[in-house]
Amino acid sequence: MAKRPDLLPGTLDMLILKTLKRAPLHGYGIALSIKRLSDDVLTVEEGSLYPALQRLLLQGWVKAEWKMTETNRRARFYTLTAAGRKQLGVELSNFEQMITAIGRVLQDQEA
Amino acid sequence: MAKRPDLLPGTLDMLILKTLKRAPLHGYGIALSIKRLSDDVLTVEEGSLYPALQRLLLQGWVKAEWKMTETNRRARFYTLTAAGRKQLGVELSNFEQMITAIGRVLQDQEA
DNA sequence: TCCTACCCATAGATAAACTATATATGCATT
DNA sequence: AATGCATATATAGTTTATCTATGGGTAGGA
Repeated sequence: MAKRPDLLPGTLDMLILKTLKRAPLHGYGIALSIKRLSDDVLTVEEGSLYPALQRLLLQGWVKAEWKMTETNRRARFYTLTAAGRKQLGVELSNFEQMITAIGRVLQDQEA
Repeated sequence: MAKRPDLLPGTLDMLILKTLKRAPLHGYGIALSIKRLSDDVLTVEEGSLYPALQRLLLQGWVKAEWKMTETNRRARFYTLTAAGRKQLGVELSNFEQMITAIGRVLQDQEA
């Protein structure tokens, strides 16, 4: 029985960047935000999340600093950089193009 | 410079099954059909296509037979099975759910 | 004290897709 | 007759993303 995937592969970085565009946030908060906004359809596993954040840091698309949360906990807050904002734009546009293209294939009713 | 991906990962099987729903077709024709319908946005590389077709065969979602094309060439024609038709339905529904969920995350504009 | 929610992180496995390569043929052009 | 191109299949090997599983640790409430 093939399990439903937690995510559409290739979209995680975009979702994280988009979430951070709203406001700086820590990893756990990012995962929660995506889960809630998506009505529990998208689940970001820790094993996907933290490696993704490392990638984004390495690319310079986000920066991180340790802070205290409102609930008095240590957490690493990620902030979108200028490069990250630009990258988000690129990924959004690629994604929309892909979705449109897939839509054309799926809607074809010929013959 | 990160290359634009040829496909949205996780969607290839669905695209192939959908293409075969129209009519039985050989691998090369499937790739061409997807490329054309998508206006060249989606490109199915041989190294993705043939392994995917093997997977689909193994799952029993398609069956294959060697035939001659209209242009007098040997080619392996793939046909959607009943199980394949069902699987296509599952994949379409998962995909739409994912896209809707991603849309909700991307459209969120809160403060 | 114990439990739960909060929080970070990585190692290892799995799976999908990509690159590169090999083979082969029908047809049109030179 | 040779050459080139579009057609057609296939696999080995690499890369990358995601998932599973696990480890650590803390604040606050019951």
